[in-house]
Amino acid sequence: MTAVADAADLRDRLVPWYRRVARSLPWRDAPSPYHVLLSELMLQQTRVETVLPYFARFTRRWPTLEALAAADLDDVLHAWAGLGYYRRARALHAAAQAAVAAGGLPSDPAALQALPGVGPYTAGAIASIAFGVPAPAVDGNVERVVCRVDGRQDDPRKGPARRALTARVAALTAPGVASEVTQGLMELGATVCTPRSPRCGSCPWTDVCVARAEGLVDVLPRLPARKAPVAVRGVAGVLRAGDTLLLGRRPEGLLGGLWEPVMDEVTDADAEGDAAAAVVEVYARRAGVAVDVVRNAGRVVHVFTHRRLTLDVFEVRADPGTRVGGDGSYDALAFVDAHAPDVALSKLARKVLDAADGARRQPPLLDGLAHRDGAGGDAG
DNA sequence: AAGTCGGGGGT
DNA sequence: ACCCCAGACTT
Repeated sequence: MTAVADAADLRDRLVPWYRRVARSLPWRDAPSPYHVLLSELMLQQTRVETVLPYFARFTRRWPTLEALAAADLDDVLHAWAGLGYYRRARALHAAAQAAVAAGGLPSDPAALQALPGVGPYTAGAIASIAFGVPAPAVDGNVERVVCRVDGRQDDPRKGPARRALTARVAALTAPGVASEVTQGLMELGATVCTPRSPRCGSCPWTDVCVARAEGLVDVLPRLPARKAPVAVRGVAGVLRAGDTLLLGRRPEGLLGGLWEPVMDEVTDADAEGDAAAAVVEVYARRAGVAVDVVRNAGRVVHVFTHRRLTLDVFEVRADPGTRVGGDGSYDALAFVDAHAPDVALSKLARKVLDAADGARRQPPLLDGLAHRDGAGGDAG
């Protein structure tokens, strides 16, 4: 067996390495508690490259914690649209309001974790990065880096292993260099000790790494296999009235607070039978509108973490002046500008609208067929 | 402990 | 295809 490295040794290798190679990132170059809170919420389960344009947009529009706290939640959701995990946007807004009410962001990890959207990792990250408090911050990168350097073969997400991992990181995180240790661990995981094809030749820990010595780099950390997303079918209808478009706002939950063309999940039998009839039913139920199907606009496939949704998309029409209502399963229904909808749209909604636009730009060769055929073979 | 909650990039 | 990302929250 190979000996586990000393914490002080690891720290003394990590901090100078981090200072040398740290990427220039906006929340590093202009650090402030607000910037750290904003970046950390955005970075949850999200890559740095994805966050960059959103971080720039937010800081330009809401330069301070106070400005964000005073913003309308709808505007925050709109600015967040496309980033995913939309509960984070609500949490960010609520956390900003709570922090402003308390006179500013706290530096204590326990107080930070009391804020909405701030869990064990984010509390440690903000405390150490924004305030220099030596609190451990264990994210997916840190979990992988530490499992490898220590040669840990247990599941690092289960209770006892999790606590040991956190204690190990706490021993690494020392006063005076807390920010560099936290960011250095994550930088190491993001740029060198990557899930696949790690660059061990560029690692400051390579000659004290247990996984390296024992040939376990490729199998650590040992995480349980994740379940494949479940296949689900659905139908969507794009209803245009002049230069406007009918959209519904989803309630809290999946894509909560975002707007979309009227759609719903349907049974496999309905999807494979008469999808056009299904979309008529969905409109009657969810929007209270009697529609006719104009054309089949093909299929859209959208993959969520635990669901793979295949939507049959239709262009539909209704009598002018039709009033909307429905069963209340949408928070709101509204006609918006068809060319520049000024509301928060999910990526799924954009795909559906793009499919309808694409189908509309090329008039069907067999115009009457879409009506009789329903979900028939002319998709796509 | 297990399920929910987006979207995208790397391999 | 599959993995997994600067995770939190609910049940």
